[in-house]
Amino acid sequence: MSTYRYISPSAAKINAPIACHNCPLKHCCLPLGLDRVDIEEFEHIIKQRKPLHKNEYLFRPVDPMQQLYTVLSGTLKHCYLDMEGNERISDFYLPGELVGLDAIGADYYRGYAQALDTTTVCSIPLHQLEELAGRFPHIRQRLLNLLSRQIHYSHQNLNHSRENAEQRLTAFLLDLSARYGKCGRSATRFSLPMSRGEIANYLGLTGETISRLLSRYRQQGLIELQGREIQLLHLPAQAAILSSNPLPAKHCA
Amino acid sequence: MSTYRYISPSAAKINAPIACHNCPLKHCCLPLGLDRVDIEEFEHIIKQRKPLHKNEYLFRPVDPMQQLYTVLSGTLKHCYLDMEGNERISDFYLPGELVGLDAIGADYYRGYAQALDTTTVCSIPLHQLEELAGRFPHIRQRLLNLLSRQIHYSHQNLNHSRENAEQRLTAFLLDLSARYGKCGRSATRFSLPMSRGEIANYLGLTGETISRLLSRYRQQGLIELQGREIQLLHLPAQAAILSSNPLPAKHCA
DNA sequence: CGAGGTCTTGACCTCTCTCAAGCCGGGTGG
DNA sequence: CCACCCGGCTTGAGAGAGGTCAAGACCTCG
Repeated sequence: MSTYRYISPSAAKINAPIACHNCPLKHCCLPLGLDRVDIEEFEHIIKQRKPLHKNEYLFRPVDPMQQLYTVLSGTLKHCYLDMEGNERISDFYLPGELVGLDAIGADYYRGYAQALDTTTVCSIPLHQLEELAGRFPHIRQRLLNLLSRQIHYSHQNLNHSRENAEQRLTAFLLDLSARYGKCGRSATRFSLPMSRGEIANYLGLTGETISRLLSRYRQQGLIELQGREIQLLHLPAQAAILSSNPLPAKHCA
Repeated sequence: MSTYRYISPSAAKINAPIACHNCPLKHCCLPLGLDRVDIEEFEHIIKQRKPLHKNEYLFRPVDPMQQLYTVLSGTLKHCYLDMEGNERISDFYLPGELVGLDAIGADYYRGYAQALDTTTVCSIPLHQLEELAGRFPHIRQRLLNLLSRQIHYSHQNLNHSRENAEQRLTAFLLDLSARYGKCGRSATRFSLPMSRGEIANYLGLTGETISRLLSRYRQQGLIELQGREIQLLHLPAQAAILSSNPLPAKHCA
């Protein structure tokens, strides 16, 4: 599945230190922007976990919050349960992305993280990370920046509730595209790791609407689509959708 | 206006250190949970700014990002501009709340913050705060926790796009109520510092819808309303609205 | 090959937006 | 002190985007 599995599961030394400085994801993961000395500190505390199979949980709300995770290969979805017990997907995590940032300082995780396909993660003990952040200014800054970026990212996505279905889906596809590009994969051709229903759940729409929109995009020649394999054929046209059909600006000074 | 102005504007020693340990907001502001020693460190770096008048900007995207701010009295709105130049309100800030967390590590602020009424803030130089976070583990933890909580808060509000208008508005009112309660004011009776249009903008609805819903709530006896003065008469009933009318859970495993 | 889940497509309905008209309240100027 | 004005608020009627329900195609896996 994942063409970018860093260490094949069978060969993985589970729980053995990983050489971040050798990792293909070092330019889009926690160590981004840090120098060799700082990265070596990470290598002392980070451990690789054995691969999760599809649908397995990385953590649930009953698990004590003691680790952050980064995705090494595969994909995770992160969900909360709403008051009726419905799943509400709050995030998808691709390789190089940090999981658990919303639960720092909490006793337990605030939601659950589930593998969408075979997924490997590295675990980062939070206490040790905080301790590193105390001793190494660059690590401290990197951590604060990551958290801050995540807030900004959430703010951007908060816009969802103001966009129509077409804009939400397009923004989603372009976001995925950019993130795949960032971790070294094709930004125009990839396999959607999640179902239509999961995309819909994440975007606050229904699976039917996602289906209809994707069909229309295909008819318009914007994308090619075969099941979950998607190819973005005309990114500029997609980007233009984001600024069309604006909601009125009446109530905006 | 604000019955909780800590230092009256005329008497304020602008740019003089403020005694956090004497501040009425110390239990809901940055120093929450810290001991006297740590709080004293804050007092060395925090400065009070002169009050902003209604509609004045605290910062804009052209301003170098060098400070965080906490609201001492009054209210701010924080906005981004979308691709058409429309205002998109991402947050309202009440007394004791930290502004600027989404721009840590960025060169400039990512949006603008504007006073909704006469508003006083304390400024916190980011570099000095990061330095404190290095030396004092409790301050470091407090800062990380604050950022993490903000991510979680944004995630919760991401639900907006999945809720109907009634649920969004109710959640908004209950959230405001809780936040007013937290900073020592009445949780059931307060003055909305923002217009209907601004509430709508924040929630991804229209001013008309807000108006209609508030009118209906009043007719149902859930609230009392006089202009922007609102009284929540039956919190449990309001809370029940949040779990009614659920969107279907079909696509949720 | 069959079962179960996912995806697609159609028809209908509901919620919220849109557009419009009128109201209210605060501020300004005569 | 009153008349006027302006922005914000309220309320109504109609339209449209997306949800709902349903049927059938497709795909995967045992």
